[in-house]
Amino acid sequence: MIDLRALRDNPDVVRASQVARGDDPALVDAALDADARRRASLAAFEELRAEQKAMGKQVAQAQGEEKQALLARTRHLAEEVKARSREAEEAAATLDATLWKISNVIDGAPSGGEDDYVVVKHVRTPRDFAAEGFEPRDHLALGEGLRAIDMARGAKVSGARFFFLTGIGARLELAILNAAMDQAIAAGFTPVITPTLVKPETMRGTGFLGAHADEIYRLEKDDLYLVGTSEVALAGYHADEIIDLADGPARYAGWSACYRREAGSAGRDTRGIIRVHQFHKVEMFSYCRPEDAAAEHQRLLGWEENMLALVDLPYRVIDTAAGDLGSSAARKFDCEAWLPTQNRWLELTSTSNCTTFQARRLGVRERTEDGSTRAVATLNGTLGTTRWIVAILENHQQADGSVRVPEGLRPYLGGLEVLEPVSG
RNA sequence: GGACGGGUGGCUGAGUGGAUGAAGGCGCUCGACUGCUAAUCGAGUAGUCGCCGUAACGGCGGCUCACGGGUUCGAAUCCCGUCCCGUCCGCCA
Repeated sequence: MIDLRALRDNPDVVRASQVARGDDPALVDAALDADARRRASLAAFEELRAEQKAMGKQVAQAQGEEKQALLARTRHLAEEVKARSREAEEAAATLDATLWKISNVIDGAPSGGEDDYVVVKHVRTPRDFAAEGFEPRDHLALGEGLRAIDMARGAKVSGARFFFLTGIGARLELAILNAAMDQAIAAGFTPVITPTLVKPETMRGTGFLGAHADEIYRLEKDDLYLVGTSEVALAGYHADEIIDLADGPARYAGWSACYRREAGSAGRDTRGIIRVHQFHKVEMFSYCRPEDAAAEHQRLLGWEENMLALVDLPYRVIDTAAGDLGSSAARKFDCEAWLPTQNRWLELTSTSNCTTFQARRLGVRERTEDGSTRAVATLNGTLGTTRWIVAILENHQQADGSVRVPEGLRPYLGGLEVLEPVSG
């Protein structure tokens, strides 16, 4: 949720942000209008309510006929107070509903849609397989050769976009996630294994129930949602709390399964494990002071890049355009690894600065020097996912279908240097 | 799933219809005292919304005693529903 006071003071900034995202700028005026009506009705109610309370005290002291006379008057007043209270509540609800529809104000993100990202940099050069003299296999061909990925049985048991990781595939996923966890711990993050089912208010608070609500699995019978990332649970972790950030950001590394319906992506990435309904992820999550958020964002990006260095992948960093940010993010950087068999870049990490947007929705605040409270900033970023297997297999494959294990990952695979195909 | 008991401020814990946003204690902050610390004494110590106002500090009012509804002139207190916690029983791993 955006800051109502900021909206009052600088409505043009919010309008411009909405336009840059391709969202509706008229929501700003609807909110301002609702705010004015709310304040007017609130003042009317408060005045009457104060009068009612004052008379209540007189009633308590009065005796006999005097008391009866007072009671006759207060009875009427009570009805009036109730009516005004309803009006004020309705006006507040209207304002609230409008405010919740407005996306976070962008902060530095390029204008435009999905294709209007800005490439920040490239790191490491993709291999030239033609020069090496062989046609690269895609991750599924490699994964099947290694007996690491089993799509057919995934479909048999659970349906399309489900899979089994077996043998070295299972070990490889654990290696990635454990390496990510170790790096996070070394950087001072508190490791957390989170719930993957959350209540509606938690899901709503993180901003995932807006335009992309179709992406989320819902258990109707229990009124719970399956999270698409542990960000959801970690954002809710400190909901309705006043936290202490005097010693720096509160940083958590969440390990969880992630569930996505992929409702709008029929036909996209149907081969292999690039786009699936369930995977695992280690996610960084940081609560920090609003003025530190931009710097913290760069730090999260830095830790993501450290992980990509650990697995020795060529990648680029993009500054995502406004229209492709989630509703909560003010700015987002993605790291995309090269996918040689498709001649394209594949998102492996994504780090968002949600500024105070999520925290305001979830009621996460800090105490300031002068004793008041204010919303904190929240940020998140990926440290490792199941999808990384795709990039690792394809980029480190060898002509015979074996795969070189990047050195950084070897300690997590018992020193294994090469993954060998299984014959038969 | 059934039966009880309970949810009050940062914590603990009183309050069972009338000036109680809430006693007492703990903790914390400030001050006094003491070579220092401790102890002691004094003062202060929830959040939020609105109105007024300042250079700054502020003043007034509304709301909040798990959440939602109801009764009443008036609810932390009575009634109903929901959620959560505890104990016991049952059931299933």
